[in-house]
Amino acid sequence: MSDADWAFWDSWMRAQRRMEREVDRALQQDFDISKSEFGILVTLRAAPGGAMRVTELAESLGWEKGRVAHLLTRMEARGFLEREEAGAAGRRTGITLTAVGAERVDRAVLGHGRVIRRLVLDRLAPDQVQAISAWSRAMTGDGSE
Amino acid sequence: MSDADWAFWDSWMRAQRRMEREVDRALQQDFDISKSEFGILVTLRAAPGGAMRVTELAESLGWEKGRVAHLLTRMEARGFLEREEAGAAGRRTGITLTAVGAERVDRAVLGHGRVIRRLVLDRLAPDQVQAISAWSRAMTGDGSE
DNA sequence: CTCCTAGAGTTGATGCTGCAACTTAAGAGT
DNA sequence: ACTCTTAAGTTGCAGCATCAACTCTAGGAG
Repeated sequence: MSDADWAFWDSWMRAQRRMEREVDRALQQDFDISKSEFGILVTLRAAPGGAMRVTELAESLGWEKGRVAHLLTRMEARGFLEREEAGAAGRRTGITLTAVGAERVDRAVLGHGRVIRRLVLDRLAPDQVQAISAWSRAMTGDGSE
Repeated sequence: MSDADWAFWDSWMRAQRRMEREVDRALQQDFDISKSEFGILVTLRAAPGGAMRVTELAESLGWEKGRVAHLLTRMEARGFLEREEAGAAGRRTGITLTAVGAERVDRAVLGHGRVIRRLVLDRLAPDQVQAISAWSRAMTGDGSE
């Protein structure tokens, strides 16, 4: 790691952090949900049958199930979704959006898209999009795991 | 936001998250410090007089002072640094690294640099470095604030 | 049928982050 | 000297992420 490498890394991390912070804050202010909650809502919204299991959600998002469970608890308390008991006690089979959750995500997708476009996409040149896109694919593709 | 835009954004965020997660975990396992602690330590290490104030630290890192204060509390408890009382009670003037803190950061800079190189830099093509570098500068330069 | 293992889901602990409120010190103005 | 304002620093709260431990179910081996 040369000094230039460190400077590059530092600059990148700062930019990333700043971008996430701004996008998060906008999502919070405009729709009163966090980026994680947004992810859950969007994934559930796109679910074929309208219901998903915790593990499916976690795998689809690439998150840990513990994290998903915690989020579901908070979101259920806020009335965005329901965990349906199936079979015996303690065994939940399906997570479904409530009308409130569905309405919220539908609005958020539109509004938040505009924010992302304004804060991020509009500031990216086409070749930058290309480069970042290629890197993203390489990174998520099989990243040394 | 077209579908392609959303796919780009989603892919980017996933890649970013994954990268940070891996880098963080490595830093935690190898040196038992978080990325934030690393930032504090490096900044303090580079301080001219060897001492900095909370606000200087916060501005230098681009963080909020509350965050810095919380981190300092934990790091002081772990013996990495000291907050020196100056003047009357409750008024702290200088934050200085302890020998333990200095030793830790010196080792971490080297070892962590290798991790970053391996996990990130080695996977970046030159044009990707260029694009990200340009974006980072644009983003941190004056990003709509 | 019984046991036992594997997986799903939850929960608790701990540390991190953002925000807001609070305390105290320093300085300006009169 | 006294007050008022401002800045520095701390603290508490709530949400978020990670990890590990735990419960319960289901399904198979014997």
